Amino acid sequence: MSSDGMLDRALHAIADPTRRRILQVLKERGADAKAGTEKPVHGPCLCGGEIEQRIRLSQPTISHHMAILTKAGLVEATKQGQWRWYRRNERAIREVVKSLRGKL
Amino acid sequence: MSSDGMLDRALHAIADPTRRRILQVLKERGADAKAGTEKPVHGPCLCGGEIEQRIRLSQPTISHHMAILTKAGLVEATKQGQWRWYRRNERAIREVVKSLRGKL
DNA sequence: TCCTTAGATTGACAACCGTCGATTTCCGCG
DNA sequence: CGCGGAAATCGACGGTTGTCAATCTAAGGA
Repeated sequence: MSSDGMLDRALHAIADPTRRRILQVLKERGADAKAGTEKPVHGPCLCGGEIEQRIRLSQPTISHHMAILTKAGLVEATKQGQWRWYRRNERAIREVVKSLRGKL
Repeated sequence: MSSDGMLDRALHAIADPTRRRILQVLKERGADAKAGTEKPVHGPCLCGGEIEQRIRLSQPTISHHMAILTKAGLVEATKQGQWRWYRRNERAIREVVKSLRGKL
C-alpha cells in the first residue's frame, strides 16, 4: 500500500501551511449550507466554495491544493451534482503520523 | 517555545527525502573514525565528512542540509576543533510527531 | 435553449529549493 | 608564519511551488 512514495507525497502536502489549514477547516462540521444542498456523508464535509470562503484564497488556488491533498490520500472527494464534497481521510492521516514515528 | 513557526520549519525540513535520510544515518553509531579523533558525546554522532561520505552528495549540499536541520532543532551540533559533530535531538523529533498528531 | 453556478485547467509570474563548483573562513600542526 | 584539512559561504543553474486572472467544462434550472 504505502509504497513510501506515498509518505513522500503526504509529507510534501502537509509541509504547506495553507494545506494544513485546509485540513483543520475540514475538521469542523460543514455549516448548514444553502438550502436545497444535501451533504452526502456523515462527518465533517465541505465543498470547494465553502473552503474557499474560509481560507480566503482564489478558487483556482483552492482547487490546486485540494488536488494535492487528494492525490496524497489525505482527503477524499465525492462528486454530487455540481459540487464536490471533501472530507478528511482520518485513517490515512493517522497512518502518516504513525509511519513518521517509525521512519524518522 | 514551539511558536508554531517551529513546526513549520520542522515539517519543511522533514519533507525532503535527503534530509530524512540524513536523520536515518544519524541513528547509526558513528564508525570508529580516524585515529586521534574523539567523539565528544555518547550516542550516535557523526561529523560532516562522515555524513557526506554516506549520503553521497557534495560537501556544500550536506552543509546546507545540516544548517536546515539544525535551525529546525532536529539535530544539534557541537564544534570541536575543525570538526562539527552532529547528533539527533530525539526530544525535538518526538515533539514534532506529537505536535503533528494534535495539530493535523 | 440559454443562463448561472461550481469546479477544473491553462498560462504566467515571482519566489523558493536542491544541487554544484569555486571561494572563503576557521582551526590545528609543523 | 604557512600549510592542509573541515566546514561555511557565495554565485549560479534548472526545477518546483504557490498564487492569481482568464478560460473552459460540466451540471441544473428557467
